[in-house]
Amino acid sequence: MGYSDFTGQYKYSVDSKNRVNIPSRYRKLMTEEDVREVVISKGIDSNHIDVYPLPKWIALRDKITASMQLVNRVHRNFLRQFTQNAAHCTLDSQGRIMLTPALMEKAGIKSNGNVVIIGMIDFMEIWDPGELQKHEDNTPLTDSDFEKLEQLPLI
Amino acid sequence: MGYSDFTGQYKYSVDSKNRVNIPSRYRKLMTEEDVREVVISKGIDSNHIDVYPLPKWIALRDKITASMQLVNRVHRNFLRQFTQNAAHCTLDSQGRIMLTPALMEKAGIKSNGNVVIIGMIDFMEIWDPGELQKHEDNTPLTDSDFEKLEQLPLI
DNA sequence: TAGTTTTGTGGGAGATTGTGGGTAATCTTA
DNA sequence: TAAGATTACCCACAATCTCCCACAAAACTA
Repeated sequence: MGYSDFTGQYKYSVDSKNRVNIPSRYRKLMTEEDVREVVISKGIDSNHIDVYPLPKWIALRDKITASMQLVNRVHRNFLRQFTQNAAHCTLDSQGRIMLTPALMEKAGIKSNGNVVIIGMIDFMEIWDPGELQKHEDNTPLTDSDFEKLEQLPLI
Repeated sequence: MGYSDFTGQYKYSVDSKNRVNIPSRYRKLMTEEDVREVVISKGIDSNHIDVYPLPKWIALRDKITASMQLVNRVHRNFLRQFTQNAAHCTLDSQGRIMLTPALMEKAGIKSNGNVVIIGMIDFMEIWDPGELQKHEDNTPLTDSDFEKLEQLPLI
C-alpha cells in the first residue's frame, strides 16, 4: 500500500451529527489510490477508535481469517471483538466520516466534543483528548523500553 | 543514499509563520536526487527537532513497521510515539520548511526566534540555541562513553 | 573593484480547509 | 403504505495555509 504514510497528530471537533473530519493530507494520500471508504473499529488494546482504509482492512481481515482456528476459544473471542464493532464509512463530499454511537461510547467521545487523530502509518487512531492523555500518563516509554528497542535492528 | 553528507552548523531565524531555512548546501545535495520533501520529528533522546529527508524517513519507517506487531501493546505505544510527532514538510520555492507548533513547543523554539541546524550525515537536527548550549554543558562525552563506543564497531 | 548570482528573509493574494446547517433522498417501523 | 427517523448531499463561510513575488545582504566572478 504505497499511499500509507499517515503521521502526525491533528485536533478536530465532532459535530452534532457525529461527523469528524479526516486530515486533508490523509485524504489526498487515499484518493491518490481511489480509496473513499474506511472501516472504523474499536481500538485493539485501548479505548479509542481505529480507522482502516478499506484495502488495509481487507488485508487485516484476510490475515486474521487465514490463521484463525475457529475451535480455539481465544481466537473466536478475538474475531468477535474485531468484527462486531467494525463499521464501514464512506467519506462525505467534505471528507468527513460519521462515527457510530456505539464506538463513540466505548472511546469516550462525545457529540459536539473534540478528538485527536493520530497517524499510525497505514491506519489512524481517533482518541478523546482526555483518554489519550490518561493513556500516555499510564504507559510512558521508559529508558528500559528504549534499551530493548536498541537491541532490535530497528534504527 | 548517496547524497547524504550533511555536516556543519548553521544559524537561521524562524519567521512569524514558523518557517526555517534549510542550508543551501543541504538543499543542493537533496535536489541532486530529487528530494523535495522531509519529515520532521521529535528528537529521540532530547529536546530538539530531527529532520529526515524523505528516503531516509521511509527507510526508518519500514524498518520499524516490518518488525511491528499491532496486537502488541508495547509495539503499538512505540509506533504511536514515533509517528505522532512526525510531520511531512515540502520545501517551499525558497527552500524553507514550516515547523509545527507542537514540535516547536517541545524543542523550545519560538516564532521570530533563532535556531541552530546541525548536520548528522544523513539527517539534520534543529535546536534552540539555548537548549543546545544546555545540552552540551550537561552531557559531555566521558571516558566511559568512549569505552562504550570502542565496543561497538562504530569507528 | 564592479557587476552578477546566490542566499536568507518578509509579506500579500488566492486557494484550501475545517465546520455548520438546510434539504431531499433513503431507510425503519408500525 | 405512511409517518417518522436517519442519512447523504449540497451550499456557505471564516480562518488558515500555500504559493508567489520582492528585495537586501552576502558571496562569487571577471
